[in-house]
Amino acid sequence: MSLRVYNTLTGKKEELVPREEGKIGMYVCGPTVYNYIHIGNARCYVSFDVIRRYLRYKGYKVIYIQNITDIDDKIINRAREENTTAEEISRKCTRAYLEDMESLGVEPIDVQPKATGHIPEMLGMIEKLIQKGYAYVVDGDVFFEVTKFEDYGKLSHRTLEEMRAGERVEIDPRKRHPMDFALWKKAKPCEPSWPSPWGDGRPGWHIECSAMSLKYLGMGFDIHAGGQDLIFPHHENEIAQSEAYAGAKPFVRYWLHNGFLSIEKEKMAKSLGNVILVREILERKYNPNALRLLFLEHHYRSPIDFTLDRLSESTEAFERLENLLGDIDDALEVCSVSSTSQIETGEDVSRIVSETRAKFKEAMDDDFNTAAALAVLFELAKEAHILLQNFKANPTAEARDLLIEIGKIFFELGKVLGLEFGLSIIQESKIKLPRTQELLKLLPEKMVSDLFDLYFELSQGPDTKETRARLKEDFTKILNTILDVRKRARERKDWKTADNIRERLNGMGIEVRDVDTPRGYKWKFSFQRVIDIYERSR
RNA sequence: GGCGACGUGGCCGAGAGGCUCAGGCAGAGGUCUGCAAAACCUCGUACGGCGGUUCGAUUCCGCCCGUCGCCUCCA
Repeated sequence: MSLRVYNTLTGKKEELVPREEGKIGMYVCGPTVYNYIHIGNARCYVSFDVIRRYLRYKGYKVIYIQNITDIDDKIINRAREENTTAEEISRKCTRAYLEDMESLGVEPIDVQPKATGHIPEMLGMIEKLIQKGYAYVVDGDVFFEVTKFEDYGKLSHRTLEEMRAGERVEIDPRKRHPMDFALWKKAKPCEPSWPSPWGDGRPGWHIECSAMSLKYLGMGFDIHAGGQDLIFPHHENEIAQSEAYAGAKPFVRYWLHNGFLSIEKEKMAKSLGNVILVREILERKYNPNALRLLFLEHHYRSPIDFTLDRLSESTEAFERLENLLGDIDDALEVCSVSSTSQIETGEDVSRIVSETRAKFKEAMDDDFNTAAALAVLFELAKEAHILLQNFKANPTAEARDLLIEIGKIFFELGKVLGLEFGLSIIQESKIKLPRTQELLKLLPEKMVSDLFDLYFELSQGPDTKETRARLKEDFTKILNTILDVRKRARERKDWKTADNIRERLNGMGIEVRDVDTPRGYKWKFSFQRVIDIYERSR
């Protein structure tokens, strides 16, 4: 089955044929590091992260590059506002950006070039463009002359005439054509600058991506991606300068652009004050997987209208998938299979697994239809729960193997989507085991102290002080202790105490399920509840 | 003004000329359970309007209405 992708350049879905068989070079426009990244950025980075993961899953050797724009007006302005240097701002923001990417489960980028590290390459390109007559120098600035490049407009599907129709910006009179764009900007006083043959200055925005993508991937590389807003002028200009420079085409084989994200039906903009940062989402205790799921429930080219309610819905949906894996684990631990049943590679195993995989691929091969791919997972989840019930009633080796296989394929396909399911023994030591520790760090202080209060109210033993010190280090232990108290209460049918404990834990965002497992009572930290509590306390 | 996208059941959202059905969230009833939770079962006669093509269109074409994006920095 061949992979088809929508190419902005042609406006059609096309079969993806790499420049070099089995290898894909991919360049995604990265952030200008002047602030924390917002969820619109995140949508873009997550979308292309999944595309990269899927390409690798398909067996392609992918080189994934994402630049960091660390010199720009916005950075300079920010530095001025904060009375610091542009370097300082970009360093801080770059670090924050990398942290956010990791939180979102975006795999590390293979090459992460910075604009300021590639000034010589850019100067080289600009010089050649001047030599070839595509660019001209005016008073320390260098402009690209769009009328010299006959394909100008081919990406955004507009002619120069059409573009002029919508002019609403004052035109620099030194430009030969209003659409000419800066390759090099003359330095203003007190701005970071680099020496050049045309005087001190700094690069224009578009040239960095051309210089860096050509350096690391070379002319005619496979995929160049970014937000839809970059189609014009950024990517259009990249094509112009790169193809003019190289005297060849195409610069890029496939152009991919993700749809925009709005907030409550409004464009996310600083002027509207509705920018939501990735950090804010994480600080508000939402599960990063839920945000990822929210993105993936939409096709990457479609717009998304973001609201916190939708994020909560995605949280529920994610937990639905995660519950299955936890339930499988528990069942595998609890139910012992009679040793007489033999292990068979039953037809069912291969059928369910291979059908799921095939449907998933079919969806993803169609321009990365993650929404349809997710439906495959949800369908499997339903089927698996039914099998699970049967297994509990009649634990055969065959059923066990099937459940293990289903668990594995969940991890396999979940990984392609970058979804990280919590705890499971199915993959043994390969996956991070309890996510619990991580989650605990996110618990608001007050909740933790509430938990302690509850604990101390329940336990009046003489060793309280000592216990306190010890337990503070291990939230899980306390919780298990509380759950143990509850368990004993339930055993003597003291429903009042049992229910009281459960309700109070619920009030802290801890959901308790009366399912016996070898590890004790089952409990789950519920993001949703925490959010509710958090909202109420504000 | 120019270019373009979109309009699917309470909400979100895939999708295809007719085939039984996307999927998720929410809601109702039921099964299980001390009660919950989780899970499962059942429940919605959806495709903006008007024409056209067709044996048949929500899916193709045209027009209209509506929403949004780009044309300026923006993922």
